[in-house]
Order: sequence, then structure tokens, then C-alpha cells
Amino acid sequence: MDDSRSHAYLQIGEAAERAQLTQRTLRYYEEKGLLNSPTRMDGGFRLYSADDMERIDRIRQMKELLGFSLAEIKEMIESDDVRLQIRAEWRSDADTAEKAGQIRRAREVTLQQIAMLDQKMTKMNAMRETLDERIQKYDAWLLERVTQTANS
Amino acid sequence: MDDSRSHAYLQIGEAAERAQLTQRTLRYYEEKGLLNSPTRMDGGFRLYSADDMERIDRIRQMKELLGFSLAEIKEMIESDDVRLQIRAEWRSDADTAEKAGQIRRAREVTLQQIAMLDQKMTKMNAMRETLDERIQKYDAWLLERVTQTANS
DNA sequence: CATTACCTTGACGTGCGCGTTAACGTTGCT
DNA sequence: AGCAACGTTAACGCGCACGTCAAGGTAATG
Repeated sequence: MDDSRSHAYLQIGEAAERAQLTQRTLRYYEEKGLLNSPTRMDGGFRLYSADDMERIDRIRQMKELLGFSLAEIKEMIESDDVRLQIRAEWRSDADTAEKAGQIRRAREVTLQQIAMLDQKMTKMNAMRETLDERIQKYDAWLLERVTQTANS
Repeated sequence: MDDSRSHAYLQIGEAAERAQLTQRTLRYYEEKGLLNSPTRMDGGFRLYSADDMERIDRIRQMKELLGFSLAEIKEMIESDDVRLQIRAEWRSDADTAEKAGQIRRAREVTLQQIAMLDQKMTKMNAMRETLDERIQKYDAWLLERVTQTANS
């Protein structure tokens, strides 16, 4: 009982379990540059922060929900880095001008992501409508049968 | 100029081009049972009907839009078969009872697909909101900068 | 009937996204 | 100090979804 409660850093075992991924997958994502290498404890064990976990979850969503490849995801999550840098350097106001530039770029990337999402959702709505119509046709057919075949 | 206009049946070349897929992919889908083997001309050339093309497009959508594997898609499109059978046997009223059963099953499958779509769209909406919030944070930051740095 | 364009079926190759195993180091507990 | 539980890297393997030849058959045209 040395921790106040729910350790802020997770080893890969718990991290994988909570993210619903395997340890291999987490290492693989790191290897592929999707995760900035997490901090390590003295022995070399990986320690995942809350930010890391958040990011892992976003990767999983982009894969499962949107069906993107890891390469595509890697390109898309650069805006996350900027967001973390903002939190980190919030007060150490280094090159504020450069920071502003980064943020504007991140903003653009995010806008593109929103556009992609909207595009997908539009198509999915169309798909949903055709499915709805299909249901209605089934219902119509079934109804017609009931009408023609008066109950015995 | 022998055809009245846009030939109702397409060879694999045009079919692939119109579907934005490769010939290999079409043959592969057929091999995997996603497409019921298209009719052939005497020489053995595949001829894709409008129904075939429609189905191919649905497969592509389920893959690209929803990120499903071909195995998953294969399971999901059984309802399409029923729909085509309805069109085919519309007047040859064989076992109407059996047909009704099939339609009811297809209806169930379609309902499940709708449920999946809704689930995905819900999650995508949530994702969109977090992206919107992110934009707002960027804007807030940029505004704050403008405020602090009075125009020189 | 020859040429060219299109098609056919194998069969092997490939990149991705991990799974799995091996050999070994670290941590925590007693 | 010893043991179990957990971690590490490296390397090979694997299934999916095709790409890419190779060797040949078919269709349409002059």
C-alpha cells in the first residue's frame, strides 16, 4: 500500500488490459512511431502516462471505428503532439511565435480530420437510408403475404 | 456501334474500372464467395450484371467506409442474396412460406446492420465533438496570444 | 487469318498487423 | 537469497488482401 490510489503510471500489462490491446500491439505501435516512447523505470520497464493511454485509445478508435491503417493514423495524430506540447510548455513561453505556427498547423490538421469524419458520416447516413428502405420493402412483402393469405 | 447503349453486361475490365477496383480484386472476391460467380460468355469471359455491380459497390463501401474484413462482409451480405431472390422468383411463387422465412431472417440481419451503423455513428459523433472542442481550444489560445501581444 | 486487345487460370510474392516463442533481465515478496 | 510474476529485445511465423508475373485461350478488327 504505497500508492495513494490508482497509480498514475501503468506498466505495459495493465496498460494493455485497460486499452483492450495486447502488449505486443503496444510495443508495435511504439516501434512504428505511433506512440512517443513512454518513460521507463530503472530496469527498463515501460511506464504509460494518462496522456499515453489517451493517445492509445485514440489510435484504437481511428483503427476500429474508421478503419484507417497505422500509417494513415500516424500522419493524422501529429496534432496530438502539439496539444501535449501546449500543456507542457504552457508557462515556459519559449518561442511564442513558433508555438502559434504549430498550433495553426495543428488546427488545420484537425479541421481536415473533421472534414473526413463528416464525409464518412454522410456516406454512412446514405447507407443507413438504403438499409431503412430495404426494411420497408421486406415489411411490405410480408404484409402483402398476410393480406393474400387470409388466416385459415 | 452494335449496342443500343451502355451494354447491360460488363466484362471484368470495365467492371473493375467502374468499381474503382482491380480485376484481381474482383476475382479474389469471387474466389472468397463474396460474389456469386457472374455469368460467363462462351469463351469463359466473366460478364457482370447491374446487380453484380451494385453488390460490388456495397462490398467496397463496407470495406472502405466501415473497415470490415472480407470475412465479416461475407456474413453480412447474405441479406442481399435474399433480396435478389425476391426479384427473381417474384412470380414463380414456389414455397411462399419458406420465402417468408428467408425474408424475415434477412430483415433481422438488416436490422443488425442498422444497429451497427448507428453504434458507429454515435461514436463518430463523439469523436467529432472532441475534435470540435480541440479546435475551440486552439482558437482560444490563438486569441489569447493576440490579446497579450498588442499590435506593434 | 493475322494481329491486337482482352480475358483465363495458376502460382508465387508482398506489405501490414500483429501472434508466438526463445532467451534473458527486473521487481516484489518472503 | 530465492522464487514467482512481470518485463525486455530479437526473431520467426502467419493470415489477410491483394500485386504480379507466366502461359495460354478468346474476341474483334482489318
